[in-house]
Amino acid sequence: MANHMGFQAPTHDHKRCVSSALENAEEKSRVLGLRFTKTRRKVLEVLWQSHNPLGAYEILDRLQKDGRRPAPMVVYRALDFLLEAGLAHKISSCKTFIGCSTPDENHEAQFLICESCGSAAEVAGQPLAEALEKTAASAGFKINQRVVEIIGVCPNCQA
Amino acid sequence: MANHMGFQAPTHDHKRCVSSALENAEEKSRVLGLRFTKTRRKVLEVLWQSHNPLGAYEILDRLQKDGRRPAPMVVYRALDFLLEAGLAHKISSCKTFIGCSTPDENHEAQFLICESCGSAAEVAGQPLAEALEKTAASAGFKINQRVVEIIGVCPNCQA
DNA sequence: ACATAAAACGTTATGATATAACAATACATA
DNA sequence: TATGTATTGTTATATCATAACGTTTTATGT
Repeated sequence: MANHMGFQAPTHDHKRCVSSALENAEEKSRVLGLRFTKTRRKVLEVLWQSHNPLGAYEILDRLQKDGRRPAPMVVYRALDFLLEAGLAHKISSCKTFIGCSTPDENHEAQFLICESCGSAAEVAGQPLAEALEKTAASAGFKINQRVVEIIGVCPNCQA
Repeated sequence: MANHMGFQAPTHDHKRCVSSALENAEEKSRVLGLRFTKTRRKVLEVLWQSHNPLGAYEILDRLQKDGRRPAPMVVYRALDFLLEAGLAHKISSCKTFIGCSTPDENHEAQFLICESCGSAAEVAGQPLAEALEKTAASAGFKINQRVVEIIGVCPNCQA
């Protein structure tokens, strides 16, 4: 599988990321009986143009190059679908969206976000999830959803 | 100290939360040579009307009751100051703001947010911070800032 | 006390993000 | 092919946030 956690080397074969992401999406949709329509596919494609999360209006800009600029609703609706289906994630602190790199697992996303190059990487949730669980438990809190967004400098930009 | 981590019992003496928060803010500003002006104080007071985070325009609504409605800039500027001074925090995923319950420590805030009653509580960052540090380190990532917002049901609402 | 510079404020305008509502179309399936 | 449901297209509008600029307040040196 081409998609995986952590930051990609600048030299990685990005086409494989894209094709594998789209194939995964097709497959997941097929299995779950979801409708992976043209618009939804296009939006996911745009999200996968890079490993940088995009704002909804940036997505619109990029769709435009490929025809007439759709209304914002079009993108937000497609995003709703992708989020719901676990094919993309929202990064709240940046008001951006990114393709999910591990859509086959049923996970909550936790992100490392580089201030320098803008790229973002999903990280393994397990150890974090445990720490969160412990913290919550000690406050008597029942967790439904986690937002974990770590901002800093990625390995590529440190070098 | 009246302010502390975790969810408050519905019966707690909230006036003490407010007065202690405002006193802490005065003191911290004095020590650091910051200007805790009238507007900034009012906004912090409004934030402390409850333990529920408020949107910027909700804050405006509440300031209005106490005179003429200020322009949004007024509130956003005061919030900038309060965030900068560590007297308040932003909760990105809800686009809201909340008074900091432990402004004397130099900490990053991590929140439990109740979907049922809307209240939010800061939680001790140390164990979480360690888990985050570990996760980041293993990806070669240098952390500058953390956004941790756990959504679920608080102990009061479970009962 | 007065001049000066920096910080804060008031105000207007505008940018950026997101959703409501409803008519038209495509799709699944009986 | 009829029917209900999901999706799309479109217009309008709500919500969140900042730019820019002139005025006022405040801290500080003289």
